[in-house]
Amino acid sequence: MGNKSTRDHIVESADQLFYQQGFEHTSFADIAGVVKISRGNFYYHFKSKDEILDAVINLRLTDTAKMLGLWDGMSETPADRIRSFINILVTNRAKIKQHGCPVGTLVNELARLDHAAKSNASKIFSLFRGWLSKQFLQMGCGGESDGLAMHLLARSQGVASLATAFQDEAFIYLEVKQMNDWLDKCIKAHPLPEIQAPQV
Amino acid sequence: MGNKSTRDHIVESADQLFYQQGFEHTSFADIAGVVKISRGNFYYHFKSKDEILDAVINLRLTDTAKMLGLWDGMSETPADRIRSFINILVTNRAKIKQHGCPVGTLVNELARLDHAAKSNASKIFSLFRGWLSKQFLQMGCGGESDGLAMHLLARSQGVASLATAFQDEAFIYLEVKQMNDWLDKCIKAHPLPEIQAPQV
DNA sequence: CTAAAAATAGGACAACCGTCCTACACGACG
DNA sequence: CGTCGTGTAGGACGGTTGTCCTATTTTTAG
Repeated sequence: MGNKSTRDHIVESADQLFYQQGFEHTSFADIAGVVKISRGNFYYHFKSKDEILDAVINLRLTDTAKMLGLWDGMSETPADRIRSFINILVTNRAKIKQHGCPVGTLVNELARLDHAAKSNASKIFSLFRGWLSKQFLQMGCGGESDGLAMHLLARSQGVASLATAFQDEAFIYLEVKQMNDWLDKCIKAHPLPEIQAPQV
Repeated sequence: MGNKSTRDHIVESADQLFYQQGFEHTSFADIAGVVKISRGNFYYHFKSKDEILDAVINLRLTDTAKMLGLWDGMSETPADRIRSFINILVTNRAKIKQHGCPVGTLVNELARLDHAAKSNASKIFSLFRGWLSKQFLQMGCGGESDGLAMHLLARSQGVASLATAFQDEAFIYLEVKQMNDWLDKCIKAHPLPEIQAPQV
């Protein structure tokens, strides 16, 4: 019951290693060392390394969807939900400083290798994009919503990238504050007519 | 005279390949195939792959410094010089869409591999950072200059990252326009007292 | 308890990696 | 002509990679 299957162990360990070391730089021996499994036994669970990658991507997809669902239930206003997104930069600042954004690094690595799973990996980005877009739409941003979602996604990626390059956590705090300020401006620019207080 | 040395050929080819395929994914055989040189002969010019990496980083450092110097001589106002920086996103949009930002991808790959040259590579970022900071300072942004430089650098990185992930050149144009608008606001927020037109 | 099935261990394999070594080509200079 | 230094070619080397195969153990089902 509480026992995770070996397969799940493999996928979770590969997930972490792919994040910390990259997909290509992670070998079967590395994963086997963590899971404490024989190298040969791998091919009982997965036919190839790419199959493990697919499983990892699917895990991240479901985990992400789960997290977004959680945020949906946690906050009342769409703006607060967007703030949940912005704040993962602060929450994961230590790991981001070391290894960058889990999503961005994987997608960009696969794009560079021209790997078959690259489009699959970018679906994780699409998940965030669609979710953010939905929140902006609920805020009343209309046709600009998708653009705003992409904008916020891009800024997050940029912050993660530079925090890694310069080994700078303080920069994350600085930019997160700016993003929150930017969001405040968005709110003021789009007063929600349907939620306005009823006129006496 | 016009003849490039074999060593230069190697460095330039490695530079391109490192950009297109990544450092780790580029083998000696790959470089040898482009330069049309024997694999063994490599070690007459470089003692190790890391030495080639150092040479590539140094090449990029000097090339970048050269470009920044060119921009210094090209534009009259610091704001125009910053616009030169912003516009490389548009100029290189096709390559960025395919392989991402040459600087960011290398720095992040080396950071992830925990490679010895990672700090060396991030000097390229520092070059841009210092140069941008100088421009903002000349614009009268004072103590905020470095923060503004980092902010612009981060946004560029984010745009490049998402343009690659989503294979979207149009997004580059969109964000470049926003960055230029943002710069306009910076100009208005910091009227240069010392360059104001002389009062009759 | 026994037989089938699921899971694991360990190693063989061909290919590739970065590294290194030795032999050869070639022009310069005496 | 011969010698020397520079540059090149080609292959050997030990190690690692992803993949695959075959025994052996462990678990399950009748």
